Amino acid sequence: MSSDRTPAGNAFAAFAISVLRLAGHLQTAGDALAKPAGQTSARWQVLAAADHAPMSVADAGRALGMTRQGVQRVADLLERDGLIVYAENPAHQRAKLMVLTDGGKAVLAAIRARQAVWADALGEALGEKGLLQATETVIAALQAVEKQSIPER
Amino acid sequence: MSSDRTPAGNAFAAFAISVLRLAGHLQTAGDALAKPAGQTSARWQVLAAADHAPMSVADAGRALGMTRQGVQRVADLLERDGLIVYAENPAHQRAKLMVLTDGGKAVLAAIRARQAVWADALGEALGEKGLLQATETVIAALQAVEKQSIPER
DNA sequence: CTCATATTGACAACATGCTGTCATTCTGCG
DNA sequence: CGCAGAATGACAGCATGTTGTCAATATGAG
Repeated sequence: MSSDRTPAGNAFAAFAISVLRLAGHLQTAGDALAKPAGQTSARWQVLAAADHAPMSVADAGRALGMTRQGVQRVADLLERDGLIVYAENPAHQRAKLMVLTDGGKAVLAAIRARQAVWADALGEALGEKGLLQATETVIAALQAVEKQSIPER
Repeated sequence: MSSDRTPAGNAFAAFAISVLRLAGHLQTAGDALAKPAGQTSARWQVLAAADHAPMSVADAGRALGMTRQGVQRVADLLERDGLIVYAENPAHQRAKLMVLTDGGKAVLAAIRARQAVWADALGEALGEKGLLQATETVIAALQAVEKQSIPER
């Protein structure tokens, strides 16, 4: 059944499945954290990127590991809702900079406050030490998966 | 910046971010594993569920943590491509059972063979022990996140 | 048995993110 | 300086998965 895999292979497969399931729950939790502010995980991410420093849509895409087209769609919605404005970019005529409005800053602060309460509670429940160790393995897996190219056939 | 969070809260936040990023890469890798067989992660999951035991679309949705509507769309595509058939369900007139065809079984076996090679290589690179430990933390986080309801406001 | 309730599949609308393509704008090499 | 190539935003199309709704079918309490 689960075989013709090595023990280490089985361990990785189980790890991968649990990571995928946890990611689903984290996504749901993120949406729940953003919802009272009328936002979603995707909008929160773009807001946070633009708050960190004014940047173009393509910049944010690279920072978030998304395509610029995906960020563009979300950013246009954020602009429509008055949370960001597209500011002129002295370095590039077409690539306007996303800048948070006061409303956008307030929304982001509200989400961050809720996120802090949530993360603190879960951090306490799970324990800092185990989380740090697990994070190391997750990051190692990230790098290994990136490096491990999958053969065409 | 990253504060008004406790150290454990920061550890959880960093863990969550790395898990979400890894999940993205795992999703991409899963698609790459399924692609030579002309499939995607989503179809692979449904195929595997139906292979485990013939089940209705709603059953598969529960097993996979998805809505039955989402599974339905994928299952209809699998049927169109001849990988599954809807068999009569003696226990329920409307809820037909998904059953793999010979072609579906062959496709699933091909994907699983590729997945085994991939998982073995990553398991070896990362080490069985660390993976087992990290999996424990991930599962603990899964349960904790499920339990930790997010307040409405 | 009967009827309120739950389950199931079908259909529609939407959110998110991807790839592909195009025209416009920058950038850098010669 | 001038032009090839890269970067960017705009637009279209697709895949995945969600919520909401409806009618048909099971199920269970009385």
